Amino acid sequence: MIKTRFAPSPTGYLHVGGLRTALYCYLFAKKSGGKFALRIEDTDQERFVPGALENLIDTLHWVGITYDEGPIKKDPTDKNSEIIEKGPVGPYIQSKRTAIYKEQVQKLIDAGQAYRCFCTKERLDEMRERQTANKQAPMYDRKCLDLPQSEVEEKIKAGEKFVIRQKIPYGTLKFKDLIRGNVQFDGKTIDDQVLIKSDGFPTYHLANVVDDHFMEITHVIRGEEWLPSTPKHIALYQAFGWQHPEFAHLPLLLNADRSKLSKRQGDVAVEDYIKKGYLREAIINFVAFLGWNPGSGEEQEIFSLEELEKAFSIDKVHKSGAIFNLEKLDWFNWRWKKRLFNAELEKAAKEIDPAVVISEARKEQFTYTFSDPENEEKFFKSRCEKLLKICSEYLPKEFLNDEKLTKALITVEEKILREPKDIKDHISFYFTPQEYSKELLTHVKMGVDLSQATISLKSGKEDLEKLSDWNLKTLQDTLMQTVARLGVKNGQLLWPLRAALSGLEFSPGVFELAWVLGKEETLKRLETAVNKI
RNA sequence: GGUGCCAUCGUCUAAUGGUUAGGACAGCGGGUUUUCAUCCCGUAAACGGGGGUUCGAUUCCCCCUGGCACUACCA
Repeated sequence: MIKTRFAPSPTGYLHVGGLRTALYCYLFAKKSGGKFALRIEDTDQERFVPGALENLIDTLHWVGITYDEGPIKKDPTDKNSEIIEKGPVGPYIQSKRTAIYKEQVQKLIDAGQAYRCFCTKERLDEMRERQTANKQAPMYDRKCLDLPQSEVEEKIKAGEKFVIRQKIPYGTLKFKDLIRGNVQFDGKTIDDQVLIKSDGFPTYHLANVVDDHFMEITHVIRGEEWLPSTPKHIALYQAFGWQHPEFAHLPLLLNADRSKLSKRQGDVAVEDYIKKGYLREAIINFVAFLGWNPGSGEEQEIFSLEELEKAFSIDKVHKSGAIFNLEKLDWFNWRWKKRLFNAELEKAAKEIDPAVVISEARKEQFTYTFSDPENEEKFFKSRCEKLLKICSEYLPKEFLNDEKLTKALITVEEKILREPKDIKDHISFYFTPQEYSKELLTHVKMGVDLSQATISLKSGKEDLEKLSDWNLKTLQDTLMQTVARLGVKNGQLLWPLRAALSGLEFSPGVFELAWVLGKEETLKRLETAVNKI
């Protein structure tokens, strides 16, 4: 039975690199029908951050990565829910396991594989300084390795602080990495690692190895920054007489300058991206493709978590680091927004009318044909409601009471999907006419000067006045007839009308504008424009 | 300094002992019954260098170079 684990230290937030590690661990376990555990590595008392664990659990829950074992919230939907532990080999929080580490490390001491070290920080600092000055690798000089037992006992009795160090064996330490193949280190180049700190807490190295062993982890999948310390872990497994798990060291996530992804150069917390409005699907999809892809010429890039579970394979994971490129994230996000919104519309359409005909007019843009105009009306309403739900919090109250709103939202659907919080900028002109200069009504490239604009505005107004059935289709037909009547290019008529109705350089098209504004307001705005010239 | 890892378009990447080295993002150009956007089409853009092995290397091996990580009583 395969079992992986994600073992973050609770630093306050979930790092996007951590998210990817968690994702790969999750996918690897899922793929093989194994188990996935969450373990909290909180052995550094100085770095305790209140609320960090809760945050971590919430974020993992939000993105949809579930685990079989580890700390969970009794009620995942409740922010303040109590944290309980799930699984047979807990506790899964290292600070609750200190007795286990002490017991295990004693075995190492008894076997001569670890020793107490009484060296002070000052001595250590001085030693390293000297070594560096002499162009030597800074390493512990094993001063306390062969301290006589009597002296050790004396020092302990005198209350001297000590740490417990691992005695790294001379000789080759090698292992096979699932991603990098055979890797080996010379034991002589590896420092005698501290296993137990003077505060009695274990270091990462000890806790990690002991826990992975007792939690029966079969595959350790973690970031590449751990590669250099893996031989220490191998040595530890050997010292304990345990079989070590398989290792897979993931390529790093990088800043634009190819250094390890860091806070200084942008947002690294998953919650930062949540706050910015990125979808979980997009974040997962993007992060999954940083350092992995399905290969074999597969060109699909949009994958849901379920699809990833099927497609994932650890031997397709890359060796070299990947730059965390926001532009691509934006693209994934956009794709997912459209996909999800379309899925919602489809569901709504089928609920209203099971016989609805849905056809893809162009990529990810569908037309819904209902047999009954009543159904069409219902669908229209439902569509507006969905849009409203996305952006209502960003709308001024007076807009909500205006009957123009539903139509207005439909005309800026794409903008809402893109950036809901900018919605006000896109529709306020419907409610409050914009101030604009008469030059806006002209367009050199389209051949619209002020006199042409006047003709266009007057003619358009004239024809629209006669129109009684005011809808998108009739508006379009009418104005295209006006174009024909005047013998001008589309833009020569349509540009000034659009500008007059919106008062903006960029806006939805004229037909939609007129449709939303209604006959009275449309004619009024055209009149205003004519008078302006 | 030491140890280790890595190396295909600007970025994410595919494929291959013989290919016009493919896709996506970003860029640029054009089109989409008016503008921005969307969408569509097109375009430019890569095998770090040197040795081998081979009939033939981007692909396999070695060296160099470059980049990165680690080098704490942090993880």
